[in-house]
Amino acid sequence: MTRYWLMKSEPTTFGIDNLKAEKVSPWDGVRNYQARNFMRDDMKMGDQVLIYHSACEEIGVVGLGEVVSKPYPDPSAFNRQSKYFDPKSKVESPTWILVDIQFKEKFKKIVSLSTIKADPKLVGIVVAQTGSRLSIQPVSKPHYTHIVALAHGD
DNA sequence: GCCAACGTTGGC
DNA sequence: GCCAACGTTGGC
Repeated sequence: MTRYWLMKSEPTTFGIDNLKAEKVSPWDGVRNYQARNFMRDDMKMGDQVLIYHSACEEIGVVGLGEVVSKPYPDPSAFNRQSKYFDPKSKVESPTWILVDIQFKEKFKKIVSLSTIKADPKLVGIVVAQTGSRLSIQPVSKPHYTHIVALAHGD
């Protein structure tokens, strides 16, 4: 069964344009257990992803991606040079797990957070809840479908 | 830059 | 295991 997700990124660090350029990218640097658990336990190849930009000028859903790998250890946790290096994560018992995300589409017009919050069809979506800092969130199929329709419509 | 919300750490 | 202190996220 295909599931639907929202994954946050900061365009100053790694945004939709970086993903488009790389085509497929390991979603590294996630250092939150709940977000990790979604990648490790719940994501399956073929799952569909809303790519979201935060901490920037235009906040909102900016495009689409797809899960294209099984979960595997986040290599950046073992890399002393990486800002995501975590000395507690051992190669033999990795703490941090990720999946590869493939670029699918960049929206011509973003679906902004304010649009999402104002849309009665999107009531209850996690990203619109105050204090929702989780960088990976499950999205219901109707919400996913509606956001894609908003991006492709008007 | 502010600050509310939230996760993590560490003393006890 | 509690909880205060601290750090981070992220919208505004």
